[in-house]
Amino acid sequence: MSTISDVARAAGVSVATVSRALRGVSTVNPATRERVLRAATELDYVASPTAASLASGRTRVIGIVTPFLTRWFFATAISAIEKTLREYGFHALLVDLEADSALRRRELTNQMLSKRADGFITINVPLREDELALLDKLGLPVVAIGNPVAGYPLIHIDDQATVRTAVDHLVDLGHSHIGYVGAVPAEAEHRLVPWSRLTGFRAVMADHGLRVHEEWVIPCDWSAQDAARQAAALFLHDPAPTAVVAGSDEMAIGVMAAATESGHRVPEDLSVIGIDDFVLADVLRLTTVRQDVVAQGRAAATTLLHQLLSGSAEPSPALPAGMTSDGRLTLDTTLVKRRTTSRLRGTVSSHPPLLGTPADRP
Amino acid sequence: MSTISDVARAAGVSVATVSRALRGVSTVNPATRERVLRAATELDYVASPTAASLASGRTRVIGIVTPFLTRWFFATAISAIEKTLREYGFHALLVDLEADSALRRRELTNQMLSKRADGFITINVPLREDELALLDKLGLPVVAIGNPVAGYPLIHIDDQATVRTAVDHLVDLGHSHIGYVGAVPAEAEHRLVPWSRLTGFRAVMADHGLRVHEEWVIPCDWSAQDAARQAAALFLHDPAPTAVVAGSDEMAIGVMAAATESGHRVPEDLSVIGIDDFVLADVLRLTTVRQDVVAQGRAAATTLLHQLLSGSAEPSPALPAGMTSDGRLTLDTTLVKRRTTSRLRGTVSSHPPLLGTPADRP
DNA sequence: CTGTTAGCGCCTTCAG
DNA sequence: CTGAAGGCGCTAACAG
Repeated sequence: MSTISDVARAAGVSVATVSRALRGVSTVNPATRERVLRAATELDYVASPTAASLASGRTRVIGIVTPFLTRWFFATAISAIEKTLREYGFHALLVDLEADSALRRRELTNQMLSKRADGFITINVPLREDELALLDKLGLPVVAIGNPVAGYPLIHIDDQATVRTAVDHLVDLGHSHIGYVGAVPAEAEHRLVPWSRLTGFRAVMADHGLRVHEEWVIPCDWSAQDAARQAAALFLHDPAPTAVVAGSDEMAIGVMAAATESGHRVPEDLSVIGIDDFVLADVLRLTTVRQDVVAQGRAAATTLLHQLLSGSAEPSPALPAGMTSDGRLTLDTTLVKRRTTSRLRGTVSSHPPLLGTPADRP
Repeated sequence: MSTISDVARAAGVSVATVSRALRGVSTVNPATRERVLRAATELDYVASPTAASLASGRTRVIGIVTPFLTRWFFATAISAIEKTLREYGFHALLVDLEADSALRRRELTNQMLSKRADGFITINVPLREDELALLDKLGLPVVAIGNPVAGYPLIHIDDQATVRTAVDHLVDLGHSHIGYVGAVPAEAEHRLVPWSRLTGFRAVMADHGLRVHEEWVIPCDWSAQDAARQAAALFLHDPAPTAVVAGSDEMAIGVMAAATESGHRVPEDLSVIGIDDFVLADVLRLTTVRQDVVAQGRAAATTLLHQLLSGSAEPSPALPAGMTSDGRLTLDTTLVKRRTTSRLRGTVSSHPPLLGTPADRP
């Protein structure tokens, strides 16, 4: 592994010049720059990031703080962030909070954040007071996705409007007995996304003059499995809902499973609509309200990079279009009609439903 | 941000002693160690990883080389690796190869690997000669998951045996017209996992004295969407298969979608079995051959850490149980019977099939 | 435009 | 068991 002085010697210049030439900062004579570049490639030289960091005080690393690594929303956002960061020569450091189904998670510590990154992106993580204080004390730029972090830019969708789109669609189809899966307890109010989808559901139902049957509001940890388990309760009541909004596509799949399990057809007996348009929604023919998670990840990364790089010699990305002056970017969501919703008591559709066959009863 | 000398001053010792006390290496007087620890916590001191790396030559970072960040297998493995690394105070650096559906990917460069990590874990990535040479030149430990990397330890499942389990199950149910989804072209032989599942399928069929209809062997980029698209061809032939093995659960879902789309019921008209037991398999009632990806990720991480830490003062993990002396660990896979497979021409099952309702035809 | 020279904060011999 | 001191490889003034 060659060092900067090897290159300097080979090119017949000083290490400072090598450093400047390789980073493209300040002005270096084109001829000498050329010589340096040639020497560097010949020696297969790569500057030590660790030494560069120590000397410059910048790591070119961004910490991604996330409760989950595998769930669709989080994995998709992380992937988009990582790709964007790399376009600017930055790297992603995973700070995995290891949440177990959104109830408990590891806490943010000075240990895990200190001196490791130039900034942080949080993905849907509500911070406690002391964690927020820690972040503030670090004095580094932060951008939040989904759940807001007080005092920092936020990239998100309008959860209430998203739920409204879902409910409106069901109402348009003639439904009035509408359930909701993905409820969280009142003390989880700090988990803003689940909370505002739930309260949004209630508000929209009220706007339509529709009654919310509390037995149709189903708590769930937001996994498909738990949704399948919990949604079974939906069919124990009389009247049962004719349609349900799920807080996420994964839960919507769980609801479809529960419906089938208890002998109900989707959408003939029960319309189901999700939120996300996750990777399998198309194949599973799930009607959903689409959000663009890749755009959210990209916007978060460019926002952070803008703060970090603007004013420096390097090219810095522009702030994402549509961001307000106080650093808020709310992305639109759109209804995607597929086959899990249908007109109330509608005739059997000409398309076969993908999920949900009634139990064969004697 | 306090430095090591702040702590040294506060504790009334030298920086060397602070360094030793905090890392727990060599012998430090319990009393002075106590004083150092106290001073460190009071000052909220965290050693600069970048300075420590520069001085020690070790980064405590492991690069995870992966073609995908969001697909189930990869995300699950990454999550498991990351958790294991952190138990030993190591961090994960994502090296995303950004494959576009397994056809093309970014190449490994000296730039992205050099001086950034103490070792690498590759997840299902076949290396070209020059990339392998680069890795060798780096002289760092490497562990491969899935696709082997010549000369390094390998954690994997027996793909041929796994496919055999799937085919055996279908044969047990009376099927002989069996298709396969997930074929790759002969020139993709280096992509060992898809390739050996495909050749395994052929071999096992031959063992059963069963003919493989080439029209039932469906190529696919291993995404659910493409599987749905390609598998439609399955139903254009006469005879059509009565059962199909999919190379992964995601593709199995695609096959189910295609079946439904063309008016076939699963499992009444077509049995479908996948490989993986991915997160939604249970809820979707998919019969599959399960592999434990978390165990694979964990095994890869402990293998690497063992190499890195054994011989040092730090505690090092044992090599995973079952690893051969030449560094090969083959994990078992198991059949998980659910509802997408059934006896050929069997009576309608008492359980409702979850996916797959026949087209309502006039 | 280029070279010289301090550090960046820590680890690691080497003495004591 | 502890302290002193020399780097690790690079960046960033500061001269020239």
